Amino acid sequence: MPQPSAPRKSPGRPPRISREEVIGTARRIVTEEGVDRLTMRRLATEIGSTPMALYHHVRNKEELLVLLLDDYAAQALRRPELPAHPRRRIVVAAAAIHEALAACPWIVEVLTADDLMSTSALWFVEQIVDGLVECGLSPERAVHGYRAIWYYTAGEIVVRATAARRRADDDRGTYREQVFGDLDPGELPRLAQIADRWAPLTGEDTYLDGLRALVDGLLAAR
Amino acid sequence: MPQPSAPRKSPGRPPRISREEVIGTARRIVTEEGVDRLTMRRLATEIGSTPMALYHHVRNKEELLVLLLDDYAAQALRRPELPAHPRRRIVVAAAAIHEALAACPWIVEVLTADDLMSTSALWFVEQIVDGLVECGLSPERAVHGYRAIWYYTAGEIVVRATAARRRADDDRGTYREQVFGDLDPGELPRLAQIADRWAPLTGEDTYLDGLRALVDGLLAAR
DNA sequence: ACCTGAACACCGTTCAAGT
DNA sequence: ACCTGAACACCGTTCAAGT
Repeated sequence: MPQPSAPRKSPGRPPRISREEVIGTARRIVTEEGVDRLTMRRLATEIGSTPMALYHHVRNKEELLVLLLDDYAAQALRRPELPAHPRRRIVVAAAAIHEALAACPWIVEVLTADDLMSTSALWFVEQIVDGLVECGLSPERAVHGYRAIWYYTAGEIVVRATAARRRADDDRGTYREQVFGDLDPGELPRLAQIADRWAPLTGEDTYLDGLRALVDGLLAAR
Repeated sequence: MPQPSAPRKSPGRPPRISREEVIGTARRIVTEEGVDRLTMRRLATEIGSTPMALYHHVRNKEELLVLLLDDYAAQALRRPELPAHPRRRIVVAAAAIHEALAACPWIVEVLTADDLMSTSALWFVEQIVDGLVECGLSPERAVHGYRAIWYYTAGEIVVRATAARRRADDDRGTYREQVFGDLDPGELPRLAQIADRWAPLTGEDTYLDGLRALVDGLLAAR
């Protein structure tokens, strides 16, 4: 899809702005001010042009966001050295994707795309699928296993990001405290029991623990 | 938060519309036409009033959406009979939440709220946490385990829903086929190997398999 | 207390025309 | 081929006034 408009024999007006400039400026707005502030109009004025000029370089806003995701992935997903041990390799590859996404809060709105977030991520997908196969899973089960890992990873990112946004917006924290304060220990004993520790426990980053558990479970012959 | 405006001594003008009517009409629009079509203006004309009248019954659109989620959860989350066996109980409770959410595609935009999607879901959370504790986890690890399950579940819903939306919008399928057709078997052998089976494999519903694997992994002492 | 009208400050996108 | 101006069909929300 990131198909750089092939410069034919240039039988027309020379371009004043390029697709790269559009994406680059969009990236700046998005990293500096958040994805909400990225509008076609804003982008156009920032670039010194008109909204409609943009539509000559991207099909619409949706495509612009996907291009932005590809752009980020290509830059952020540097391939790490992977352990030889397949189970560890799976964990490290998934954690690398997770880390890149977690470092980039604006990505959430676009992220939730599909099983493959970007062609740049394919190498990581390969590592995970290969690790699962090496551990004895059939190719089919390995693909399903990869998807389970992706659900878990994307879910962690999305839930965490929107929770953070809500927290910034208004006092939802107060709401939660209220709910957990009013718990009936007769009906919901476990929750009542750990009600006062819920917030700090929830704040802890346990992505890796859950990932390891999931991978363990996927590899356990059942 | 769903605090029905307590009717005091009614020392003013009698209300023409109620919060219930606002939520009910919003629910109808959202289930019939999708969440995108729910606008404050649309809702107002549907209800035979003006946009600003709504702001007397809900703080803003964000709150309206949260109320809508609560409303749906209260209605859709009927408590099932749970197995006595704790591990099975965890799976059934999580699957019940998942089923309710999956049946309701509009929920995705709101869903990604926090660890507790709604007070109506607390009973299910209790069942999951309790099951994990009964299986030998400490309360702290049980909370973390519940969160891992929630990440996985929310991720499955979000990824699947947006994938479906994209598919409806345009021919992203074509894009994926193109990517998987161009794979270099030297660099990405596993993916090349199952490239032609990727689409059907991805279409299969393996939520329960992944859930069981995750729960197994969480329960395995490590 | 509850509702209305008019306005503010925006959106994404299309269409027809210009160079 | 690339860009512009003007317009279409909308948004959420605030403010001041009415009953």
